[in-house]
Parts: sequence; C-alpha cells; structure tokens
Amino acid sequence: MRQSELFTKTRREAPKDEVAKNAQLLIRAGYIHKEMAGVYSFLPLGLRVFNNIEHIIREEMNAIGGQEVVLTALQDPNLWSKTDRWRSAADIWFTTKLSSGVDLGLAFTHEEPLTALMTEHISSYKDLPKYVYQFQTKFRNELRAKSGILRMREFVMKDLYSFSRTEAEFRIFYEKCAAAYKKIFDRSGVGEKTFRTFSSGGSFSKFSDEFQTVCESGEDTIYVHEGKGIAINKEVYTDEVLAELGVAREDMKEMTAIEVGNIFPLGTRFSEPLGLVYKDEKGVSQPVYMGSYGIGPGRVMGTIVEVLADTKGIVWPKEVAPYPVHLVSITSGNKDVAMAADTLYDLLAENGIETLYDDRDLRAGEKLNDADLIGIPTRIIVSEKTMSEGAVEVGNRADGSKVMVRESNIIEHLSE
RNA sequence: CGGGGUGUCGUAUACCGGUAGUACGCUUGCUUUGGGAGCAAGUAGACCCAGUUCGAUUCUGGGCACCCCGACCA
Repeated sequence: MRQSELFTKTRREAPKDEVAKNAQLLIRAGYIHKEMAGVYSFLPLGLRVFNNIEHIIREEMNAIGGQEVVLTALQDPNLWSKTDRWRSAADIWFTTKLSSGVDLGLAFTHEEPLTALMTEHISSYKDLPKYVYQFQTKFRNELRAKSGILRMREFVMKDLYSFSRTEAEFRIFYEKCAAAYKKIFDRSGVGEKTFRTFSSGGSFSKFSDEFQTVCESGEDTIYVHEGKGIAINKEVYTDEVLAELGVAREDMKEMTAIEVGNIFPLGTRFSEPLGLVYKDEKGVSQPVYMGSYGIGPGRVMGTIVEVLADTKGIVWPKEVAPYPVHLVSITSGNKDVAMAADTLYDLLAENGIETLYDDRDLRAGEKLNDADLIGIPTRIIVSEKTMSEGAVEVGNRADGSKVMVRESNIIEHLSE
C-alpha cells in the first residue's frame, strides 16, 4: 500500500476529548474514527489490525473444533422471555420495534438464539459434543462508555458456546479453550501480562475464568501470585478462595488489569428453559451442558496499544501489525532514491511481503515520526545515505535497533 | 443514573458584552530536504433554542454532545 494513496492521515495532536491512550494513538495514527461516545469506526489500517486479531482467534478456535457461524443482531424477545432475560437485562438492551409494533432487541449476547437454534440439530448423545462460535456485533447500552475502544456500546465479539453431554465432558473442553486463549494472547503480544484469573460467574454460575491483562488503565483489580501465575479477581478475593487455590494472602500482589476474555460454565441455565435436550444411551432425555467463551478483538487491539505503546506511538507485535514492513523513502529530492524505493517495493510485493510504502513527498522528520506513530514492527529506509552504501537500513520499532542490509539480501533477511 | 467539567476554523488553543487572534493543516509560489524546515500570499470558526441587552461567541435558563469520578458491566 502506497501511503500517498491511503486516505487516512496522521495527526500531530490527539482530540481534546480523548484521554485514553489507546484512543489517542489510534486516532492520531488514523486507525479508527470516533462516531460518538463508545462507538468507533475502523479505518483501513485499523481494520487490518482487527482482521489479524480475528484471524488469530479464528485459527485457535478452529484448532479446538470450533465451527463458525454468524447469528443475527436482531433478536426475538420471545426467546429471551423463556430464560427470563428480556426484562432482567432491560438496562443493557437496545430495543427497537417492527413496523407492526412488535418489540425487537439488538443482540448483546447470543446464548438464547444459539441454544434455540441447536435444538434443531441436537437430539442424541451421538450429536455431542459440539462447539459453535461467531464474530458478531454486540450492542450494549452501557451507562457510560469509556476508555476508547476498551468499552464500546457497539463492538464485535467472538463468542463460542460449547454443548456437552456432561459436566465432565464440558470440563475437558473448558480447559482446552483456556489453553487456546493463552495461545491467542501470546500471539497477540500481550501473553506475558495476561493472567487466567479466578472470578465470579456473574448471574450464570459460581465461578468463571477471566483473562486479565495487567495494565495501569485497566478497570479491574486483581491479585496475582507471580510465582505460581495464579490470579484472583477482587470480586471473589476471599480467604475461602485463597485456600481453595492454595495461595497465601501475603504472596498476592494487587494490580489493575483489563479483562480481554472470559470463559464460564453455563450448565443447563439455557438448555433447560429452551428445551435443548438429547437422548442418552438409555434413551433418557438429558439437558445439554453448556459453556460460554468470549473475546472482543477490538478490546484486544486497544489493550495491545495500552500495554506496548511508547512515547513515540504505537508498537505492534508482528502478528497483529497492519503490515509487517514499513518502507520509507527519504529522497531529499533525489529521484534516484525514489526509483530505488519503488523497485524495492515491487520486490517485496513479488515476494509476498505486504508493505506499507511511505512514498510521500515529505521531509524525513515527518515521515519517520509518522512511522513511529503507526508502529509497524520492521522499518526499511531507503535514502541517499543507504544507497551510497549499496544497502538499506532495517529498523526495529520495538527496540529501536537498526542494521544495514545489502539489497540483494533483504528478502532473506526479512524472512528470518 | 448521581456528582464534576467542557463545547471557538479540519485539529489544538487564546481573548473578549461591540473588529474573534495564534499554531498546525489545507491551497499557491520560491527556497529547503536523515527526525514534524523557512519566507510570502491565501483558505476556514463561536453546538442548538430561548431570555437579558442598543448590541451576546461572551451573561442567564433550557436542550444536546463530549470528557472525568462513582454506581453498573453477559
């Protein structure tokens, strides 16, 4: 992608009404646009990052047997009445009406519709277990949207639902999914700071596991045992829980964190009222044992920015970066440099290396500052200086290191 | 939803009961060119509705929007 063609522009200053680091940097670098409080559009670079995160999640969900679907955002209140959630969740619903006057809801989660849907496909123990997931827009009427893209009113969530015969069978998948989540956060570059955290189960169950990324701008307080890698959410931080997890209060460190994912047992909370049952080996009807597993790719994106950005701008890990390589020409008005950079851009493309190419006719300072802000991991600079050495400069955004690489070796160097 | 705050060119800011200024951006020209360069000439602005006033961007009231703290958060 030639930067001269990219419709988004960087900004020197953040909008005055954005305080969250993630929003300030993502807006300045042209990744997102604020539509209104808690509602953001994703622009070309932002969408690429979002898609990369989605891709990681999709791969890991497929690897544990997930089957992808897309359910609807418009929801039938009748279904929600069966689980008694149409009214109980009223404060979070965005609701609307058909022209006939019938109430509709905009989905804020999908237990009800998916459970109801599965009754058409699950009837025998032979049909289980099954794992179904989607990336879908959720609408939540949060009383207060905040923290940029960390808490939005409209956002995409990956939600997976497991359908198992028994609690024991459910538990096996639950642990598999926890391991998959670990991989997802590792690949997203925040693995080191993300803890599986013992938490309350909200209205669904006694407990759940949240994945909490330690970060100053987090909303949650957790207690971490660094040696054992055990973390407990403040909401369930009791002597009883400490004893159960085999850790002592004095070894726990208080930290603030961002909840980037959670997994929890649903039991038969939804299968019973919605009639999702199967016949066991003896022909006896049994309710399906369910679990729920969520990650918001947008929130992961914001968290990466919060955790990894430095004073110059965003720092993307390789797998989520909008482009792996940022080619920057510093022409100083020299057409030969521009031509050499064009040639290198073509070479990279021929070798399947997706590149953001800053071919704009600007001074070096502006281009380099923009590159810092945008945060692509590898930067290649072509200038009079590098040409005189018959090489290009390859820089690392994260640690600031630079090496000169002969142009004939560049592809080999990048594929290392 | 309770409390607090803020609305001025595209962005960030200043001042003011009477002519709204600056920087960046953008346009044109010249110079410059490895860390947001210089000169010159342009471009563009008071959230909305009332009220007070000779006159309101400024004061008052209402609305709307946004931000922060709290509560809430499958």
